[in-house]
Amino acid sequence: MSNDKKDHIINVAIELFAEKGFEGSSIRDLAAKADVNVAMVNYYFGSKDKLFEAMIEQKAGFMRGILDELRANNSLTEIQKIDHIIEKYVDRFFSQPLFHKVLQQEVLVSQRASMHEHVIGLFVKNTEDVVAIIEKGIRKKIFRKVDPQLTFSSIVGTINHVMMSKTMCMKMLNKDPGYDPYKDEHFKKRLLIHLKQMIHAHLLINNDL
Amino acid sequence: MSNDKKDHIINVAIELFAEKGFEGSSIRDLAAKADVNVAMVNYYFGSKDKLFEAMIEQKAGFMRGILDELRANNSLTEIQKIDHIIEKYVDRFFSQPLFHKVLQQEVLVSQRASMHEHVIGLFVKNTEDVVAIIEKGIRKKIFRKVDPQLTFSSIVGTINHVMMSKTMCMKMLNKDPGYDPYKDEHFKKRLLIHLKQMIHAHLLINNDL
DNA sequence: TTGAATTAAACAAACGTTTGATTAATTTTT
DNA sequence: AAAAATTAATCAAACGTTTGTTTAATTCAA
Repeated sequence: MSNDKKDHIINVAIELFAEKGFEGSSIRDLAAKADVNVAMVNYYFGSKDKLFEAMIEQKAGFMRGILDELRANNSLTEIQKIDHIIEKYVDRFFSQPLFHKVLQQEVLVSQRASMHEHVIGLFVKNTEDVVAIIEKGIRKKIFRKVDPQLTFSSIVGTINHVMMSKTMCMKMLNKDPGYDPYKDEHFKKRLLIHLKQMIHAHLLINNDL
Repeated sequence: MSNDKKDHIINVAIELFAEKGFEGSSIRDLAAKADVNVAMVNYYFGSKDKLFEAMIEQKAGFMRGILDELRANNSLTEIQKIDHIIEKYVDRFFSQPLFHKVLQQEVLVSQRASMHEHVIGLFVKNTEDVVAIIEKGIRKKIFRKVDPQLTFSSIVGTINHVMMSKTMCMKMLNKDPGYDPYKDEHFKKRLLIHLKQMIHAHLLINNDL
């Protein structure tokens, strides 16, 4: 079974779902855009729902490895770990902006219940790991007594918000049509600097700028 | 024409769209849930799309009045204005959590192009006002030289992220099923305190805690 | 009694999916 | 190595449902 073709269908599906949503995209649209026969989607994946599951399966869970490493790591300070997490999240969102729009949709709507729970489960797991790091920083009196869960919400929420809509992002930054913020290294760096500055100011007791 | 019934349909539609998305909800589902005949939606609103437009029309734009007031106001300091904005945003999201899920979907998906642009337009306008306040604070050397646009993204992004999914929110906070975070005054206060603390630490040069 | 409100029934179009036939590639047998 | 058998990939066409919407008849209220 040709994995190239399966991957191709998944990648085209990400583009389509990101733009029109899962329910808003028909298999016929997808087949046309991917230049395959309508029957091929069901032939390869079984159903539209299962295509979606295969897509999540393949692309999600990207942070697990990184967070597992960090938990085992004793040489990095807590703030270094947080910085590292911020960098990896921004990297990931900028390298897969459309997939993350699809993920956001899935968290937002609870139409396909089991997928919804699955995606949320992944996310909650990540939250627990990051919260643990922040709590350790607080115990060590390196961090202020912040709200660990909501601090992580601010990190992810900021990135999410910026990645929600290219149009919104462009207009917010007063850019011309045609400009793609997600392909702009300067903008990526700008987001990174903002997040680090804000989170440092928020977390660190001795924050020498 | 009975506005009560129109309002009733809109309110039921918000519940339905928030859960299943616009494309994922059928007029028959909506009619059943609202206990009206299928034809009534088209009778009152003309079409499913126009029902959606009426919904946005009625419920969105809630921040305009508040931001207009703040722009004319010379007695409040910039940080007081930012605090006020944070309070109003949190208030609004907690009083209309389902509608804001629908709004987020609309920003995320660009299926109904003109509505999409309209909603984004409202949001960009708000951004400009808040950015102007932050920039003034920077000029006055009360605020640090932060990134005004992304600072606002962090405020809205944090709230958005917490309001995205009740399930996620519950699990993140280790609450039992049945707990509704959006009806919990304590959680609302907790979010408010986190946001103010973080934004103060981020913005203020002399931030005496 | 007139106009608005409500209804069940019907509409064409679009949907996800299945089918059965055909071709291409691979494996097995001779 | 050639022929036969098997499997995989692809296709156009059709399936039964569901979709948003409209119609025409009926009920209700002023």
